[in-house]
Amino acid sequence: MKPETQQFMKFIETKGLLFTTERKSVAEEVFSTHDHLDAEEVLKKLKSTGSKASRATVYRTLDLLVESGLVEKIDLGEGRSAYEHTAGHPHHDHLVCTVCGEVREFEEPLIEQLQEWACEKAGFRAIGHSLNIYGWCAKCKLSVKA
Amino acid sequence: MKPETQQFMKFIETKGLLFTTERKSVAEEVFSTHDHLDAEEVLKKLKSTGSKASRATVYRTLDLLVESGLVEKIDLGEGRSAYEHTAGHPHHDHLVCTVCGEVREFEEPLIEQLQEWACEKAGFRAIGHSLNIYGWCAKCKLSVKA
DNA sequence: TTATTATTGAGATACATTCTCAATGGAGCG
DNA sequence: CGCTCCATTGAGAATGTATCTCAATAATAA
Ligand SMILES: [Mn+2]
Ligand SMILES: [Mn+2]
Ligand SMILES: [Zn+2]
Ligand SMILES: [Zn+2]
Repeated sequence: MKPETQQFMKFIETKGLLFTTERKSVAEEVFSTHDHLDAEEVLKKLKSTGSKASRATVYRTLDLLVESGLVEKIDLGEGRSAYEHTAGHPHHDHLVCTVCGEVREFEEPLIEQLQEWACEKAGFRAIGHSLNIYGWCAKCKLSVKA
Repeated sequence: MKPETQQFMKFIETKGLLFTTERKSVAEEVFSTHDHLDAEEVLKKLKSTGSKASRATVYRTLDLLVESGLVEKIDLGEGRSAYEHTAGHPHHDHLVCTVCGEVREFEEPLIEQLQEWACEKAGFRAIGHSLNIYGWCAKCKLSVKA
């Protein structure tokens, strides 16, 4: 069992909940990659590997994973949202290709700092934020030109 | 007729489309305020003022307004999106209060600049972006404490 | 006028997500 | 162990936003 799964188990038990096989399988699926997975993909992968977990349980467990702080839910625009685990994966924002759908990450610490200042100026207490840049990735830029 | 409505009429006609009363009434509703309106609000307002325009026409006309460049569609997270007109309203990003729903604007030119650099570094051609900061507005911060 | 084309509205459809509720099955107790 | 009790689950219904379909209507062109 991966250390992240261990941590999730601890979180679940500390909350007085049960660490069921369904919850475990959803967690392991999410922790198995650093890709940006949406709920439906998690469900499909689980089905293909024989784990049985319903759509409702997948959504419910993803919420728990987010609550545990081990997973972040990101909004990719147009109603799309995805999950990625945060272990060994510092905060970043996303470049979203509107042609091929690729999601690339970027870090810009100064942007984070400037956001904090903007909040201070407005007397706003930030809980989280979402920054997406939409456009053409390097690959699609070429193929559109060609 | 407001100058923005005039411009929209011009846009519509240049495209070879008809400037119908429905399209006019949707445009005037959007241009009547600088608030962040969602499609359903536009529809409701139109109904209350006696203008008849169906949901489908509201959505279709909002798309045209965005295409004209006179209106921007913004993504407020959780599937919410809103429209605001851009005339005399330079680009800005949003502080979204997760308690009362208030949407406050802020400008941070340096953030915009840093985004451009991030795109350059990644060979990414940006078309647009969305930056929302979620949290408690100044007012809700107080009432939560109290 | 008549033919052609654009626009509209009502409702159907799509889609992601949440909800409902009966069935399941651990956990704790005597 | 057997028996409650209650958390959990799954199937499908419901939700909310947005888009699509298509027949009726209105504008334009011939
Ligand atoms: Mn990421
Ligand atoms: Mn705004
Ligand atoms: Zn691409
Ligand atoms: Zn507030």
